[in-house]
Amino acid sequence: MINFDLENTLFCGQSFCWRREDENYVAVLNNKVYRINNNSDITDPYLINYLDINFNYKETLNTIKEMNPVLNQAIETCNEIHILNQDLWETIICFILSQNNNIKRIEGIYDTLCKTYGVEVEKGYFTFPRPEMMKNVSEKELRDLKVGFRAPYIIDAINNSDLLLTIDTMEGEEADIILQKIKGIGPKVSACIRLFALHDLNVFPKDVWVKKIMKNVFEGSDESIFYPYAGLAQQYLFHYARLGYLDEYFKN
DNA sequence: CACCAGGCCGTGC
DNA sequence: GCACGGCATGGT
Repeated sequence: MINFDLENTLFCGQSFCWRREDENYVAVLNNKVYRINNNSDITDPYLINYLDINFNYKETLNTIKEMNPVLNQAIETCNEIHILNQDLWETIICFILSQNNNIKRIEGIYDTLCKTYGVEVEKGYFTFPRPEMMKNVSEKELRDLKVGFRAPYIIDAINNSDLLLTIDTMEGEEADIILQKIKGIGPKVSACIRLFALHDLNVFPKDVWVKKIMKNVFEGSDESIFYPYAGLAQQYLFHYARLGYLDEYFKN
């Protein structure tokens, strides 16, 4: 049995690989097709790590609830959201794709990349392509797949994939330095990669939603009010706002 | 038609 | 250092 909020965890904007299929959630991870639902027993070691099963979210959430009433409401409404341990390369490409884009279209491009360059591990189910599988891809080819102006950014990431994948053991801002050498990776994309792949729960990605939240709800304070779990707090606020619960604050 | 979406780059000051 | 326009595409 799943004892946290699987729906909100998989569809709060941190990952782009999960789809609904009958009563299951489905994704291709670790070269396998995973199908899970709220009644699943998670015993697969990859999934235990991916879903961050062993971290004590209940205690942590009880702590950060005290920080602020709006954050408290977000946690009460969204229940227990886990920050996933996602594949580094996949996360890099997905969040390069995310810039000036929307989640539905990011998911569409994700599927296209898998279908075009990935490996079919089960009929109709493709892996997300490793950098080696995209070594000879041209910018025009990517533009034909509708990635738009992000095409050269992806090429740059592919060409520097050896360097990029060395950051998986790095602490904090070291990783930022390397990541932001890539064209198309700035502070926000870099923060998402650190939060969703390197699991730094204190980094605070500032997208258009979070900027709006900080300005209108927290009246210009910065993320230090959520330390040392700013990233986790951020994910609740982002999702809560996108669900429409903060609309009254945004009426100006 | 306009404006927006999990931004960033290049240019100009 | 900061402000600004441009950027591909699809949705509202």
